[in-house]
Amino acid sequence: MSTGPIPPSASRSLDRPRPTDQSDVRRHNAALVLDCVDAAGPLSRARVAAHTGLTRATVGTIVDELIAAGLVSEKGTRAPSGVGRPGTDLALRPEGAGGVGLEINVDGYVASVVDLAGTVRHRAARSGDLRGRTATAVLRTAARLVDDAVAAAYDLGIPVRGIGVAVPGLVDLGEQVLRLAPNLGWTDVRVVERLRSYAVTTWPSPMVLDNEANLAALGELWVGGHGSADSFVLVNGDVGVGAGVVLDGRLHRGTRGFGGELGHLTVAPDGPECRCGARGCLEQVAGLDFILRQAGVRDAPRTGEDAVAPLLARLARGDERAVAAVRQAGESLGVGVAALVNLFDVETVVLGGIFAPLFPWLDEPLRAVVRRRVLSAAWAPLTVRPSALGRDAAVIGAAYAPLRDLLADPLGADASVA
Amino acid sequence: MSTGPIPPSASRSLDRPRPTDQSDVRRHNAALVLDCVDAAGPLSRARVAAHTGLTRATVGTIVDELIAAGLVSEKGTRAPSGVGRPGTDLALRPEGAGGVGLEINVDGYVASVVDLAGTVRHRAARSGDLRGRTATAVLRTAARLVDDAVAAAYDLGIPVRGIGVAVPGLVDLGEQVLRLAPNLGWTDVRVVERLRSYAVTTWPSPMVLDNEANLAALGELWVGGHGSADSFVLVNGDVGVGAGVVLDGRLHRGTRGFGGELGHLTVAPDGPECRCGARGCLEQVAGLDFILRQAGVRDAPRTGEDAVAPLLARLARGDERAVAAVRQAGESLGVGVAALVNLFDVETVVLGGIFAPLFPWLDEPLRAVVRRRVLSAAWAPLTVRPSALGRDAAVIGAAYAPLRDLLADPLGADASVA
DNA sequence: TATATTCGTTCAGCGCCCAAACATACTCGT
DNA sequence: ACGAGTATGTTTGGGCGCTGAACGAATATA
Repeated sequence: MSTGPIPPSASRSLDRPRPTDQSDVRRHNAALVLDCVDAAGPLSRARVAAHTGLTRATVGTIVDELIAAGLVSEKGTRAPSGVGRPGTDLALRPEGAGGVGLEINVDGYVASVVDLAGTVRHRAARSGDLRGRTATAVLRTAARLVDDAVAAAYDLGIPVRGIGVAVPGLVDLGEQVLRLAPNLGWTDVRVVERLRSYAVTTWPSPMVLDNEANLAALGELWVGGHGSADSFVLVNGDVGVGAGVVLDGRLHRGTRGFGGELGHLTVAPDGPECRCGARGCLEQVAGLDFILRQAGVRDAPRTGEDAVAPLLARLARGDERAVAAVRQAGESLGVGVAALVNLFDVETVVLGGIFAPLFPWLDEPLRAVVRRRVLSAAWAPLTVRPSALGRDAAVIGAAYAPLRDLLADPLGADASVA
Repeated sequence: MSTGPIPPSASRSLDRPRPTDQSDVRRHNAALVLDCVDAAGPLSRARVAAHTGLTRATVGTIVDELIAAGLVSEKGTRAPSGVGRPGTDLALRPEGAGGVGLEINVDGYVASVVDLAGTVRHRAARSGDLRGRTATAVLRTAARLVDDAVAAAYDLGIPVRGIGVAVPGLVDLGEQVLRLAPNLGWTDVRVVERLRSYAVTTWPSPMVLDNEANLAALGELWVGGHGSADSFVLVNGDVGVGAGVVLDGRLHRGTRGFGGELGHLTVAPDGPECRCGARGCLEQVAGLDFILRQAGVRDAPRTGEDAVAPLLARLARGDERAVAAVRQAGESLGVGVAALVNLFDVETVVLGGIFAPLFPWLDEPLRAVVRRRVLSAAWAPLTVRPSALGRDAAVIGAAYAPLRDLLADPLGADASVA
């Protein structure tokens, strides 16, 4: 939930050490106040002061500015609940700011508008196999979706603070280039630049580009409602199996943006050969292909969430072969999760992608394996739960990314309209 | 090398968000200046200003205070190397502060004094099997070593800023209690409190207690001289195999202080049964016991670095059985390292403990396995190297821990003598 | 010797937080 | 009904730390 002394910027992290001055103090304390109002529900100024440790005077001036910026609103006098002058409650103003998210995937794209409270206010999707289509064709259509989303936000009266784009591949964060997207067959596509050039309406300035797994993990972190769990691993299942590692509220992308390749952990050395060259990779014995094959499901698309629909039907009616297949996948997954837990000691594992709907059948075998393999299982009970955001985690994370920057620096830019 | 905007305190990390005021600005900038002087060698005030982005005026006042605190010294006028008035060079004063470290292990204890530059200025060790001995007996003797170290620091004119204690077991950082040390047979020992009560001389106030693997990783990070690598994994070999994970200059202890249990990663499902209950754990096929057994070495102690001496002798003369044993361990280790790299995308792996002296024989088979199993191996070359600090990594990390706190807040406490 | 250049210091100015005092609004007791 | 008590929100003076510009100092160049 809360990070270090000064909340690090989500997208642009200048790791070069910078000098600090009073304006940073203001920035930090403004973020602190806003976070307090956001997290601890409606509160009076005095309670915010007590909660943050700031003076009432300081909170007063900061709140004034936050109200002027449209991020916080006074909810009128609270019903007097004791002696003394009752305070005026402050609350986050959800429509005070919003973000637009775009996810480009192999089986279609989605765009959405998310407000400051993390609520999805607009959503538009196009399905269809994108493999083999040129970047130009895809991005042109995607830009139309973003246009619509920006317009929808305008109609809702929500000022858009930025646009996040999630893509299935390796991303150069600094240059904002999609270096490699194997499933799309793209290399070195300047996604942000190209999208902008196809824009019809005027788009707000900050745009961020990131890998979809990363943004999905961030989405879970930011709006997934984990309560206090700021360390978790999001295990995403599809044809491949990936993981987004969040420790102490920080996503770990790895030194070069690789990482999270849970799928190629060795689980069964005598298992089938993997496309990576090794044997017994987790994704060979827990990925979508394996499950469908084992379960005897043949009449299904080979990717995406639609692929599990027929499987779910069989599971629901108790098809033994299907149940056994998923159980076996759950056990394999347990080996991977056990490794994660042994290495990171995370207390929460979130199952996303196709694993989310399969959770009821995966849960028990997975836990059993983890219990057997994790040294500290007795002391540190592991929470395993399905993704709260489901398939939309990445879009939501993308849309919310600019809002995180805003929350970290609420008074940095100009104010906004009502 | 450099972390986020405000360097987080190493030992006590108050994760509750705090308000910030001008004193934090000062703290941060003082740390920035000191870090600049430390890292970028002797520099004039003006160059420090240019390098940090602060004003010359600000740097001037901060440097005055750092000199008053004894942490920085003027090295006289530099040889004029161009037009304009030459600047007076500033340098870190190594004897401006020091830390005392104590490591308690199964096969003895070590105490040392480390100065601000990371140089070991005093070292005293006692060998001997500590298993089964009572905490009281051990801690009483250990306190004597610390007494000596404190006295030695005094004789050297180095003001001691704190004492770090490394123990082989599970530590409660907040309560400073050693919860469980299986190899020593201890439970719930208030190490810091007890040590203090046995002290003869006066010990400086901050004492920190941590797991030896964690402190070894921090030692490598702080004084191991990695250059710019602030993300790495320290793989420590002994009877067990542990890992210290450092990402972006931050050590990850895990939610509850477990974690880094690389030894119980599954490597060979059909392998021997492990004491943890599972089969094929890494430490069963790469740990000290396995290597010695496989190599046919019987006349050796069962733990510590002494245990590898006879093995090293055989390796040096090309004993085939020994070479094969280590090679096999290297391959198993490669599987574990590959998993680490896949999950974290670290670019550096440091081999410590018994793996450090065995590095020349482990390196090649380990790399081969990693190359085969890691997806991104082609793009992201992995650096594997032996620990720079060797067996003393944990003591050095322990001794340096208080100094990290000092570097993060150089003007927090009182000044010191010359 | 005069000028340009760089270094280090000094001095107002400003922004921010804090502490304390003040005005406000409501409850409680008589 | 009315004052005492309590909690909220605002105003004011003070301190601290950074900035920017100006100034003396030390050296190279013309």
